[in-house]
Amino acid sequence: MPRRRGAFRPMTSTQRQLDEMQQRVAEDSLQAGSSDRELTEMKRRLIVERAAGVLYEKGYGRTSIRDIAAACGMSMGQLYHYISSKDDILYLMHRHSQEMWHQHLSEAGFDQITDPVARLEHGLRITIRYLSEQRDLYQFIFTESKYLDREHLEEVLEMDDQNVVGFYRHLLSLIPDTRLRGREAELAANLVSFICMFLPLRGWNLKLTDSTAVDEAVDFLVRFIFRGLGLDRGPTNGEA
Amino acid sequence: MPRRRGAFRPMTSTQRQLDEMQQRVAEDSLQAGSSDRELTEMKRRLIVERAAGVLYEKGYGRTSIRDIAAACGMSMGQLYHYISSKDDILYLMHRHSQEMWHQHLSEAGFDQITDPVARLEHGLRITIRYLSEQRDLYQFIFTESKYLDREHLEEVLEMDDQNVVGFYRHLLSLIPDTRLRGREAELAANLVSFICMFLPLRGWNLKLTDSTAVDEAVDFLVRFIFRGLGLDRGPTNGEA
Amino acid sequence: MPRRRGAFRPMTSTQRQLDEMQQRVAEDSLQAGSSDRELTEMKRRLIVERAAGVLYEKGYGRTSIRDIAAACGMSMGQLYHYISSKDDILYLMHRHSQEMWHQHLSEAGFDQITDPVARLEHGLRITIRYLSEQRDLYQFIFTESKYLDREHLEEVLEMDDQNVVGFYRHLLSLIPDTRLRGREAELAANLVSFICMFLPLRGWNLKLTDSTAVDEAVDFLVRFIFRGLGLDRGPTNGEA
Amino acid sequence: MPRRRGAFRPMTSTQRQLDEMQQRVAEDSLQAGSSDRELTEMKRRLIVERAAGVLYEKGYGRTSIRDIAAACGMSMGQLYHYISSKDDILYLMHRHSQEMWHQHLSEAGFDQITDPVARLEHGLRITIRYLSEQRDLYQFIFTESKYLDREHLEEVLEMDDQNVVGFYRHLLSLIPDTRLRGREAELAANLVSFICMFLPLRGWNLKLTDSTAVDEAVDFLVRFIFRGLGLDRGPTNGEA
DNA sequence: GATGAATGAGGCTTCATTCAT
DNA sequence: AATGAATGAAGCCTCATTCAT
Repeated sequence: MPRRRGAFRPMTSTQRQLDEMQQRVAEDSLQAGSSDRELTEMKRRLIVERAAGVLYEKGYGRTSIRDIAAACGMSMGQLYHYISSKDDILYLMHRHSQEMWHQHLSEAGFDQITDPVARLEHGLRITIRYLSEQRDLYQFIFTESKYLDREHLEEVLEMDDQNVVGFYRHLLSLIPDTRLRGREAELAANLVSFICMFLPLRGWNLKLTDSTAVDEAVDFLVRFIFRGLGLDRGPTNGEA
Repeated sequence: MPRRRGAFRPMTSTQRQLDEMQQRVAEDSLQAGSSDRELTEMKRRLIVERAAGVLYEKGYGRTSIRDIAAACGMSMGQLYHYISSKDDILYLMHRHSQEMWHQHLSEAGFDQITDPVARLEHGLRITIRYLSEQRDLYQFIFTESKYLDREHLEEVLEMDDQNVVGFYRHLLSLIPDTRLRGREAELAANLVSFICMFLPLRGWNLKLTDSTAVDEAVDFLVRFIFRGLGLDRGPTNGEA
Repeated sequence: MPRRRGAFRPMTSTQRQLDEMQQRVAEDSLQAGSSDRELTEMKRRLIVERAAGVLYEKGYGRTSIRDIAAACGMSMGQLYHYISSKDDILYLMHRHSQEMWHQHLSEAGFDQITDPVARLEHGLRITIRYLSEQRDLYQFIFTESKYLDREHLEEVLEMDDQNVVGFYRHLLSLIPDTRLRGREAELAANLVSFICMFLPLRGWNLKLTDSTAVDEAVDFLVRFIFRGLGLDRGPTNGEA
Repeated sequence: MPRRRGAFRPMTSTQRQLDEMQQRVAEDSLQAGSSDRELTEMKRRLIVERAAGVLYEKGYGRTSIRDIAAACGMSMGQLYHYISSKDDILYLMHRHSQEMWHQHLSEAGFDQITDPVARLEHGLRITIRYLSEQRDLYQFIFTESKYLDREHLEEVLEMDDQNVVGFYRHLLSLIPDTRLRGREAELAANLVSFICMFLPLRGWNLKLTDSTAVDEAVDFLVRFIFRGLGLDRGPTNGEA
């Protein structure tokens, strides 16, 4: 696999998967049809991961395709094999951000929780902490999305509504105590998803220097949301 | 209410005032020194108001100085008499947005309220409704600020911290019931200022078509914040 | 006399003369014809003196008419009454530089010297020291002249040939020992005038920090020129 | 002879070499790494040569990047692949001018001369004649250098001091007769380098129409310098 | 007369995208 | 297939000069 520019880069999981993929492609190029699509998907993942650094640092508008290609260790030509325009990268990052979140929820054992209130509490806790850790990515996603062209934008908004807001919409619907109905349920789901973005978007204002400070902030936010929703009994065990 | 830069001047019909100003300048050019500064201030206000349209529509990055000059009915040269760079416009809009908010608070009778809890409630209610009405402006301010160059950015962040967060910081400090201290007080002030931006930033997701729907949303948000802060008794009695 | 921008500026001789001039004009405006020309001449002198600072600092190309008008304490309109274009200032500075030099020669007692060799020696000594003191002005003149438009340029070149080179041409012609004839005489006069510019043009390379260092450099140059011309016996008295 | 930057490469017909280079690149793109750098170097040389015409004629300040790109037969975009700013061209021309001079010295057999006095004499003779022939280039270099931004300017001044003044500094140090020490040695080296610029900078004043006239001028200057340095015996005997 | 706001062409520089090699 | 040189429109900003007041 050609990687042109010197510096060693620790292999991300995507990178490893990509290697295996290309290996497979080389060995068995008969199933080219499906492999091509997988390869493309893999390369796109690689692009998103590698492009992230420059994009966070300089912002979407100030980062050139040259910069991105360099950061990806690709030629511009190769880059354009996997994306159709610069905007495409923004779209891919959006998709990536949601995939990452879902993956993280899953890895954190969210799926094993069955009690609705506990699901909400842990969903929030995991999410808020995670978004805070990935502040760069989610801040980027939030502030740059609006520059997508109409086509990409609609896709992204729908994705957002289905996956993100939908997540909370569903969680809340399982908790009868809240008495949120109709428009209020919708407001609540949107508001909760919004508050989860508080740390990425406003975190720089607080000085969350160490892990404890982040923990406290997460606690505060979860308790705030629970109380706001009228679920004061929520995070009952211990910390309310 | 802390306001850092010079005397506030209510200004809804900038154009009219500008005309009067130029009239006055023509008639009485002896006080040229002070008029110059006022004229500049007036023109800047005009620029901010006129530029707003294009900026909201296309975004800061995609709007050229030529577009802005055209929208302001000025030549580029004239525009640069009143601003020193494109970033300057962003800065002026920031300042403008804060002045507008303070003016609106004032016009809505906020200053006459003395009870701390009532002040908080009405401060929130007025602010949230107002930000929702001026969705374009505040969404723009929020998402574009990060593109300011370092110098302007620092000024803006400080302005924000002093005027906006400071507003809530002060309001909350007057309510002993919340038991918010130190880091939690800081978190709370920041979070409340953040939640007030919910409608401008996420409002498109809800369908707030009529005034009633907005009222309901405002109510919901105020109640959510009060409960979140542990002030459940707040909005129910007294003057809501 | 209206001077608009604050800071006090010690009155140059030109300034004083200008005041008297305007006084006279006010008192006796009947002789307007000749006074007008004198006033213009005086104002131009003032412009040249006041503009010098900005011009040296930023260079001709990077200094705007606004800068110059500000430095002169004039409005742009007034400035354009006395000059016809930006280039005109360059021309005026050239003329000024020659007038200053002649005046300095005269003040330094050059006119009283009759012995040809002594005249040459002192002419050089006075000139080189003077040009070194006025390094900014003469460096500016030298490096910017070539940007004059054709009309001004020709005038300047002719002025230079007549006044500057002509000075040395004449001095050398009075010294029979040099045996410089025809083309060599012309070369010598030009070369000597060129070497006099050494300190303004290359002085930054040497570290002429104190007056003694400048003295030594002047001595060195005069002796170099004398020897170069074959006039080794020249600066006989003392310092050769 | 001190030369600070990389190996020197004689280059009269840049275009021809460039063609060969591109040919080679096409044929053998494996050594792309090193070829890239060579190609860049070559293109830069081409730019310097092609830009020279417009630059001499209009001056650096009055020549636009568009003019330069057109003169180079390139698009503006391509031009900016090889230079990083307009100032860069000035810097490249400076470097070019020194390389050309060194090359010319070498081609004229300067390196074979061992006797210090003869080295000085021939160094001067070759240099003065050469600078006279390349009047446009060296006049340009001399008068425009001051417009470089600080970074480039410092580099250029250091280059000048090391290569040009250093050349004479070294030559003079080999001739014990001159008795130049310390500050005088420094003055002398600077002055000699300055006098060598006489023909490019003041030549237009003399009418050096034919080769004989130039020869005479060169002779005159060399003799003047020798006498000035107190080396009267120099050019007369030996190999003049 | 005196002012300085206004013009708008033109300055330098960047960059998404293509396409010859 | 893969490359990256090339394009050239468009970006932000400046400024000599004019002219309405």
